[in-house]
Amino acid sequence: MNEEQPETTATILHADLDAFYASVEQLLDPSLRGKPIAVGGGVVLAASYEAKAFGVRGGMPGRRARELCPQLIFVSGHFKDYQRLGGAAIKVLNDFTPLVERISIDEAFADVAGCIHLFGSPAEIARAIRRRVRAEIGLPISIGVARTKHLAKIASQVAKPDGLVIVDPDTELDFLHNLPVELMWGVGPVTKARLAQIGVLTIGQLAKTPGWSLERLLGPAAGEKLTALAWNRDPREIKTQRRARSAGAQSALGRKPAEERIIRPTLRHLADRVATRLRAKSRAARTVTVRVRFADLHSITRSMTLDAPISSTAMLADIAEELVRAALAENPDEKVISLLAISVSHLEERPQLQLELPLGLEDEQRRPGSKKGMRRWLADRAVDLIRDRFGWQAVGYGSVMFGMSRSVPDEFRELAEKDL
DNA sequence: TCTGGGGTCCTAGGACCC
DNA sequence: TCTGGGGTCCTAGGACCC
Repeated sequence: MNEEQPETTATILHADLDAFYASVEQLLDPSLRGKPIAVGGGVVLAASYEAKAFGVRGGMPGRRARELCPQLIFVSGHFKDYQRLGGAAIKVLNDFTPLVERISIDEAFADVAGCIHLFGSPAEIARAIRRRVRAEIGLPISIGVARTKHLAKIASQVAKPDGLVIVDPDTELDFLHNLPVELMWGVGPVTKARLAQIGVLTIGQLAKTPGWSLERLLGPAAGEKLTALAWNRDPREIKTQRRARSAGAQSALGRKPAEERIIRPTLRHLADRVATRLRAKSRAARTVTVRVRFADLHSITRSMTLDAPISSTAMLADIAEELVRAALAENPDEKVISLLAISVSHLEERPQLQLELPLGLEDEQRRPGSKKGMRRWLADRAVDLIRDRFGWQAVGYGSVMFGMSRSVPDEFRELAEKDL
């Protein structure tokens, strides 16, 4: 036992359920096993490995997917089961250590340094987790084990499907440097292409590229970060819970005229979704950002930062409308829009008292002394209470509830929402 | 036949203050 | 009158991730 031992041991796990939504569907309906399936319809939300073999990918239009794979089976999602089974898998990790950082519905980091004396080496723990998730939940899960989060994440990607990769600290750079740059966290299509311009294709080549060269190519922050990651210097620790820094909602519209009758109800619906989430967590936001995407899929954003935070649906909707109106006025040639989005940031804590009692309403009044703030507060409160008892659909904005073409079910949206 | 939805972080320019 | 510098906040856009 020498002093450096703890620092040179690989104790970070990255666990990632394989083709999660599709695997759940194959679990629930055995007749789907071994077959190419896609969750969704108009758009592919997830594809099984059998479907991926044909080039089917998430986010792909259903029509395109069918072209690539004529025998593709489309299934509508069992979203409640995704929630339940994803949670169950995380719980298995939690049985070994409280140091679990959930990244999304199907993915988490864990640091097992503190529980080796109880459960054995990280490798043994990883094998036990995989066994249990398979036996108790019925799903395949891949795990990477390494000294840092970044390397553990890469290892789990390499392990897929249904595998385990343990990266020995003594040989971690040999492992890392032979891999292509796009496996790195933060290297997407654009960065990959830029790196290719200077002949950098592997992480090893990236590691040996001078800092100034990367900085010029990718900017100071990205340059420094990628160099550090390429040498497996990743300072990030496991964060068991972190709060969201922003929240938003968007709606793809197909092709719609940029007119009031489309924009108003859509923005009200989006504001309703966002503001309701804020109020449910006793939070309020100071910055409102809208995004308008045009027919050619290029988009613009407009934002406004307020002196005081807001959480009222009507207030958020009004501000969003103003921003969108101004954005459209600046682009008079754009007659067709394909998406509207609202997002809020600069989130602040709103004491529970203000949810219970209409105090501090001056914040949300443009003209102090008007009764608008009070009315809005009462209206939000009433809607929130009714939904608490009878569900989201029980009440809403009339013009919005009908005639909205939902390309994606609301339950699917909820799966992606982070805890405020 | 043009591509869903919810997030994080970075950059660059400008306003404003000291 | 012109000159310099640092820090913070806001805005718009973009890359990336699941």
